Amino acid sequence: MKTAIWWIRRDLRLGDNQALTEAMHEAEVIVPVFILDPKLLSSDYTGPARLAFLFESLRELDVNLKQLGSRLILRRGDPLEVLINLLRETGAESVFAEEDYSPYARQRDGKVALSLPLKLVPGLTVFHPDMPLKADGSPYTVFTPFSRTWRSLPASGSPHPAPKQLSAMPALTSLEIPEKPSHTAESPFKAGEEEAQRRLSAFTDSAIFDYSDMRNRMDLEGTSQLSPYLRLGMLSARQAVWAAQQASQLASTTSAQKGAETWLNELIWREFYAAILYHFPYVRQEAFRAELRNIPWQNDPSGLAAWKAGLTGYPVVDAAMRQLNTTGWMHNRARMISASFLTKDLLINWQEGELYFMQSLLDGDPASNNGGWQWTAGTGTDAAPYFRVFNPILQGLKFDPQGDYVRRWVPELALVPNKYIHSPWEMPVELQKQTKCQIDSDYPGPIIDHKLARERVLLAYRSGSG
DNA sequence: TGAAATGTTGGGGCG
DNA sequence: ACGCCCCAACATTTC
Repeated sequence: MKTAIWWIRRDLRLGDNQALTEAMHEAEVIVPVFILDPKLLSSDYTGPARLAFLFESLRELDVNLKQLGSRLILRRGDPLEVLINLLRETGAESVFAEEDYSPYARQRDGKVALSLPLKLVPGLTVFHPDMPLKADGSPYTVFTPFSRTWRSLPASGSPHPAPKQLSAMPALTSLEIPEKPSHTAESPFKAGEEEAQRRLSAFTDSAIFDYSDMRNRMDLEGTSQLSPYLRLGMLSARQAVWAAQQASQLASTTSAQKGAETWLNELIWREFYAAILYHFPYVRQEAFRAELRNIPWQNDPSGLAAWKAGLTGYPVVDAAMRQLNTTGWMHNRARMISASFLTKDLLINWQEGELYFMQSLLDGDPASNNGGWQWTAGTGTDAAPYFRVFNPILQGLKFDPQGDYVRRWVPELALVPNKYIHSPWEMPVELQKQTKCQIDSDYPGPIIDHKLARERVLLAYRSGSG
């Protein structure tokens, strides 16, 4: 009887798991192990919300493994040391894992592979970052040609079903899965593979067909909200892409098809940013574009604190940050508005925002998060031009027309009428009293004048790009 | 996956 | 009838 270790990292699922499938081809006995890596647990990029979500997800995975006759082995420590011990305990001949393209993971896996028979298997993205390359063999740095090539690659095929049973190895010790910290807020995202699949089906059965029109509306549930599940692999990229392609084929109108194709495009953005981080790992430390590394960012601790807390005085920005702080998730349109406000209105380094999002988001992914921030800051690949400055009032009027999103997350503004919901400081004093929203006491006035901020950032970017 | 500034057009009021 | 002005609506340019 051959034994293999299934080293679980960002693939907390049994369905469509290529690493698990490969391991089962190779061995009869599978040891599913998750390693609590102190370096990751204490990383600046890790926050309590995502950790709590991870622990819940591990618990769900363990339940599912037990139904197959197996169980999750949880260990803590340096991955190489843990795996060496586990190989000794089990007599396993190889370790299978889903390949992770982020810098820390590559360094960690490189070290493990020097000492152990580690086999890395695709799955984090549909296509390996080395697949869509330009004709001269260099990586793409612009999304549109990347996506064209990505779409022209041979189809990834249908997702694999989960195994029916797994032979487990008895008598292995395992840590208890940690309870989530008591102070963690109740998350609207239930952990687990079943929940991920349920949400995927619900989305691709109906809302996907209106996605193109509805995805920007912060007051509606027009997006899939699947990112937390993709982040930890309760849903595979291939399952998501497959469902999008099926929906596109089933679509009965061109606008329905456009919805499915637009969502597929968002999944391709995820693959694009994974490839960017893989080929240009320095983007973790600095701007992708060298000419934008000298922007005169402001040292503004109180502005940064107000932004984090959702107390900038701009309702849409504050709603966005409070949605993040409360739920661990933020609407994508709100991410752009909030990021534009930090970088362009407050002129605070995008890396501050990147860090806070990583600490707060359940879906915080080093590649997509960095790509998104650099896009907004204009420092990245395929980036927004420096002069593209979001006006938080206009964005509110366009994408939260009745102010429902704002009122949901900023209760101080609950009674403010539509006319003033995105610029409450313009309310006459009498109306401020009536609506229990007196500016500077019940709700802050704008911490910065947008018009002036816009002029300042245009100047700063011109000087910083010289 | 902006927004503001500037330019152009055309209808209507009015002398 | 005609020219003039105003200005909304739309288009183009610029940041």
